[in-house]
Amino acid sequence: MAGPGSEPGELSDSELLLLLEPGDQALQPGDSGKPNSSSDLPLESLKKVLTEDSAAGKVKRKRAQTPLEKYYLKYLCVTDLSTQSWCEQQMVYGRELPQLQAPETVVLLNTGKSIHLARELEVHDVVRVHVTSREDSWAIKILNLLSVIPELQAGGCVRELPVFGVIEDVFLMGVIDELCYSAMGELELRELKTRGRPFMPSGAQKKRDYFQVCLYKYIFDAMVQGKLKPDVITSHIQLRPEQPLGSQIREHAQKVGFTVTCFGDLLELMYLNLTLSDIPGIDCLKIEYSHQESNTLLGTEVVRFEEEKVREKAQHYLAYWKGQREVQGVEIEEAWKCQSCSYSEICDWRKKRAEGPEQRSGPKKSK
DNA sequence: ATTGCTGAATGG
Repeated sequence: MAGPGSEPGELSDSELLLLLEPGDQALQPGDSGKPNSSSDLPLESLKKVLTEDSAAGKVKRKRAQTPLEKYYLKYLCVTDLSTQSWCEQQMVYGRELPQLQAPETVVLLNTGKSIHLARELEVHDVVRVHVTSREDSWAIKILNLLSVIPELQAGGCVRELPVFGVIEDVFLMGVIDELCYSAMGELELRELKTRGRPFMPSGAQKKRDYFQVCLYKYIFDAMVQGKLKPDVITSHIQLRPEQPLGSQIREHAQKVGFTVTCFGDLLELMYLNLTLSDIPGIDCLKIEYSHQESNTLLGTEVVRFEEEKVREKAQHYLAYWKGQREVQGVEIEEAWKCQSCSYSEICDWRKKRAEGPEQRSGPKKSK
């Protein structure tokens, strides 16, 4: 079928067909209704379209996109980083193909979710507030943060407390499960983890959970130390301080005791309240593991906070997001994790592993 | 960006 004119360095016609095949639904039998326009096209013109497209693509991306850019992310969640410590490759697949998650995992996660919601409702109501801008939705997070300050000062217990901060120039956001003053007067963070089976988790899971709560402390402490200046938020998230807040937001703020008109007002209030209310840093990190079905406590872990190690780990995980290194899957010793992974069948990391190390250490092919 | 971009956490 092919014409003769394939020059060296160009795609041969058979290669071209291979390239076209996967996406070319029109070639499939059964799609018979309309005339098959693409296969009627002369190959030369197809080739032209293809090469022009790829040329345009090359002109467009001068520099490879970082994952942050690729997913249009202005910030990351604390749990993005902690899931990364379980398996970075899985975390990436989870973002790209969330629908591929196994149904039994979804059930497990949803059960955990509803247990957490029930606990949150024990300490406060949840109200719906209409938002009119991106600034409005961030205003809600900040109001939720602001409203817990007096409760904490009164020695109360707060749940689902939002925290924000910057590590390695990346904006992070998270939600602390529970913050309380202990009997000894220490500020204690408690993270509840519910489990499907009635025993304590493996080391790998503990490691992930430890990292999660350490990140919360890192961010929270920086916040009460006044490191979260208003412009840190507006510049990273690209929000306008002069943006007027919607009426429902202003009403809600009034109820919590703050009079505000624009987003910047709220940022100033947040900064002042955090720094002037002399809330201490978190003294103690605890994780409680409980069994979902029987609701029994399986055990409590006290986590040691080592700032330098937390920073190093965060730096490593953030390097992926900033495009400083390629995505990584689990090391061979942790390949058991793949047994419970919804993406093991399609996993590129596993394929690479299966090819064997000698193949990967060969000369690099040009991209 | 052509245009626009996010409840976080949920568990093995």
